[in-house]
Amino acid sequence: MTVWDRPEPPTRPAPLDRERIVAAAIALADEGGLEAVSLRKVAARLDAGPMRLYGYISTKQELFDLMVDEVHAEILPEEQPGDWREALRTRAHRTRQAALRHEWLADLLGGRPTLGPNALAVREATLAALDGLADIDTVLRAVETVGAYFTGAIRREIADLRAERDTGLSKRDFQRASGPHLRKMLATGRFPALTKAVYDATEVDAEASFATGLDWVLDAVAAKLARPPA
Amino acid sequence: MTVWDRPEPPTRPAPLDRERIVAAAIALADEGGLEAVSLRKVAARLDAGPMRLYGYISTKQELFDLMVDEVHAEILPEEQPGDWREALRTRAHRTRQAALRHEWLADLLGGRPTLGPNALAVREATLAALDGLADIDTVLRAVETVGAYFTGAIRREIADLRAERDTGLSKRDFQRASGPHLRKMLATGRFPALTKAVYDATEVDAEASFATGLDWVLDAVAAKLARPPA
DNA sequence: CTGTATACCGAGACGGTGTATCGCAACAGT
DNA sequence: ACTGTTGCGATACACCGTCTCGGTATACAG
Repeated sequence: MTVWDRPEPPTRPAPLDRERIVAAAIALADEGGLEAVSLRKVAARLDAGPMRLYGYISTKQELFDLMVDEVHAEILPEEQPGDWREALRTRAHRTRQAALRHEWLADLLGGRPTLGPNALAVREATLAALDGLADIDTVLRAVETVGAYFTGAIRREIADLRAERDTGLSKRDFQRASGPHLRKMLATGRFPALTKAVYDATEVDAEASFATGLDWVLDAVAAKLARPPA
Repeated sequence: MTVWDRPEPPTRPAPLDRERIVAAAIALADEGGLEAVSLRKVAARLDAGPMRLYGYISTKQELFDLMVDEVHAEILPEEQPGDWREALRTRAHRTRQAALRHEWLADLLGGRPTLGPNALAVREATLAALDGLADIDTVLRAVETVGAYFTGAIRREIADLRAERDTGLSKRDFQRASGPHLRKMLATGRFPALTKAVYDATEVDAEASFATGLDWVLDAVAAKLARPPA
């Protein structure tokens, strides 16, 4: 067997880095949801074996952490906002938009403490915007309360959106009559208030109701910030 | 072969029902978290093969749905509360307590629309408590906003609690100095507001901060219910 | 330049997972 | 007593995250 018969050694696979790994994982998750992300498939996208990844992460959970932090780069506003209220509001809306772009984010939101650099930068920017408006404890409570609200609201919105998508019914249609299960339950008469709500409520789009709830919470925060506690 | 040699026919396995299946699954989840729940292990607890379960549920996700609904039975308050505020507050606290008893609930909260009988009963009771205080749309927004808050707050609380448990450090210790990663990040000087928050904040227990945030949100709701919109 | 030590890469294996299939055994009807 | 039907669950399949560990490519010593 002469040299001419022997092929050149295959070009060594491009060296990996976390950035490329995370990008591949996010692409997979955007296409098929979180459950479509497997270390094998991520590695395959990078022409590597699954074990190759373990040099960069030591657990699948860590990959998820990296993905979440990566998305926080999209959430961090490019310019410092005017007042604290605007800061909190845009953080909420940008998080929501990120979750609409990357639905899997909803599955991860609030699931683990976020300590990545981008997430920390987002927190820093938020805290900076509220700095000095009240004592530290009140400020923290404010940030956490708003955060709890939008985390929960986003999760529910995405959950509803998925339900709509895979029943093929709008939320309203589903509730009104088309969802056989709910229809049966309401027909029992055991849920009068719920029935009334289902039939009489106006259909409002998700963004509007997110914004409304957010404004309420921001009003509450404003009231507490205005009057620093004893 | 006489009767004496022949063994009695094996007692037919006890017939299953969803209640027993869900109870087994919840027991498993309480002990080892959601990831300890596998159809095989659930079935094993009931002396059955995994396929046996498919007569009662058709997907693992459905088992989770049943588990969540089962826990809602613990959440439903036994007696009708006095006023709407009390109703919303006790719903929030009872959900939180349920999540402390069943930590896996935090992983599922807000993940999918809850349409089970117990969850519907909880919603019914909540809506009934607010009935007539404002137009339906405002009432719904109120319920959803409070729900978003406590869902998000509970998830974060459980996430922090787990982090504390498996780092062995209290949240405060971790942040202050012991968490090597965070310490390094703060040392960069890129997070001044965050640093100040970490070092100057008073440590408050989780229940108190949950309750405080909840009260803020309830105040906001009160303001909107008082003055029905045009 | 050669021989050896070292580091690391990744194929394969392992013990699990959720679920589809389908042979067989237990029952119901005649 | 025989037959038709039903439903159970053993087996199978495809895939998962991660451990082990043999082999090879590299770095270094002589």
